Amino acid sequence: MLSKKTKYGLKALTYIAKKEDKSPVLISEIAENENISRKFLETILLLLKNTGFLASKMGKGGGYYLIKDPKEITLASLIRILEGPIAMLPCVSLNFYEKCADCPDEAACSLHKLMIEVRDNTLNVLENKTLHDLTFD
Amino acid sequence: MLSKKTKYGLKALTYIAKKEDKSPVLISEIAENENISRKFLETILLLLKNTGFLASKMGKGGGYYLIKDPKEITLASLIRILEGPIAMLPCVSLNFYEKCADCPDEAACSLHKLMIEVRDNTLNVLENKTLHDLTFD
DNA sequence: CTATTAATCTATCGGATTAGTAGATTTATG
DNA sequence: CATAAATCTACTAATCCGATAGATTAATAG
Repeated sequence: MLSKKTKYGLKALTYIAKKEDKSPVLISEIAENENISRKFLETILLLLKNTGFLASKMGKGGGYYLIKDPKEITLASLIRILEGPIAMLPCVSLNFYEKCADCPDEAACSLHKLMIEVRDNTLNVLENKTLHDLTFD
Repeated sequence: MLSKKTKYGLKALTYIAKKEDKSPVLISEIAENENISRKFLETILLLLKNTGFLASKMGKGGGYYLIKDPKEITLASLIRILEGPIAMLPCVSLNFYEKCADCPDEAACSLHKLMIEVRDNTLNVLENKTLHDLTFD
C-alpha cells in the first residue's frame, strides 16, 4: 500500500498541474483543497523540490510551481521518489535493487520470477502514465 | 514491498508443496533450508494453519502439511492473508476496501482510477498463478 | 526601511508495525 | 514415561509513519 506521503504528493502535484497559469501555488491552498495536514505537506513539497519536480518562490506572491511539462513526468518516477521501490521484493527492483539475504540463488528462485512478472505489469501502467493524465477526471 | 513475513510464508509453502509425499514437514527443516528464523516461522505457519491452508500434527512424526491442492491455491489468496491488501490504495481494494478520509468524491478522483488499473494488472498475475506454479524453477 | 507574507529549517513526538526472542505448555508417539 | 514437536503467552528493540511546534530566511509591497 502507498503511504499517505505518496498519495498526498501525487494529489498536490495534480492540483498544481491542473492550474493552467504558471503562477506559484500556496502550500496552504493545496492543503485546504486536498484535505492534507499543512505541515506534513510542507515536507512533501520540499522533497519534490529537492528532487527536481518543483521549484518555489518565497515571500509574497510565492509558492510552488512545476518546472517540467506534466506530460514528461511519469507516475513511476514520482512514486519512486515519494514511496521508494515499486517492485514487491528488493531483489526484483530496477532502481532499488538489493540481494535477498536468505536466498542463495536468485536465478533459481521461483518467487523471484513471479515478482518480476508482477513488477513488469505494474511498470507497464506507471511508466506510461504521466502527471498530465491525472489532471482530467 | 512485501514484508518478510509474506516472503517467508510463500517460501515455506513452496517448500512443503515441493515434497511429493504428504508426510508432515518440520518447522525446523523449513527454517534451516530456507534460512528463516525458526521462531518467526512458527507464527507464520500458525497463521497459515488458522486460515485453512495448512494442517499440523504435534509430537513425534509431526509437522505441517498442505490440506489443499497447490493448483487450487492462488497467490493472490496467500498474499491477502500474509500481507493484507494487494491494491495500492484502500479505496481500490476489493477485499480490504476503505474510504479515503481526504477524498470527497471517489468517482472524480483521478488517482482512484489509476490505481484501479494498477490493481487489475497485478491481480491478473496473482489470481492466475498458484502455489503449484512456484514449485518448478 | 519596515511590515508582511510565505517557504525553509530544526527538532520533536506518539503510535503503529516489523522482525524477532524467550520460555512455558500442550499434544502425540513409542 | 521420555521424547518430540507444535502451540501459547509475553516480551523487546528498532524503525517508520504521520504529524506538530517554533524559529529562521527570503521576497515583496509600501
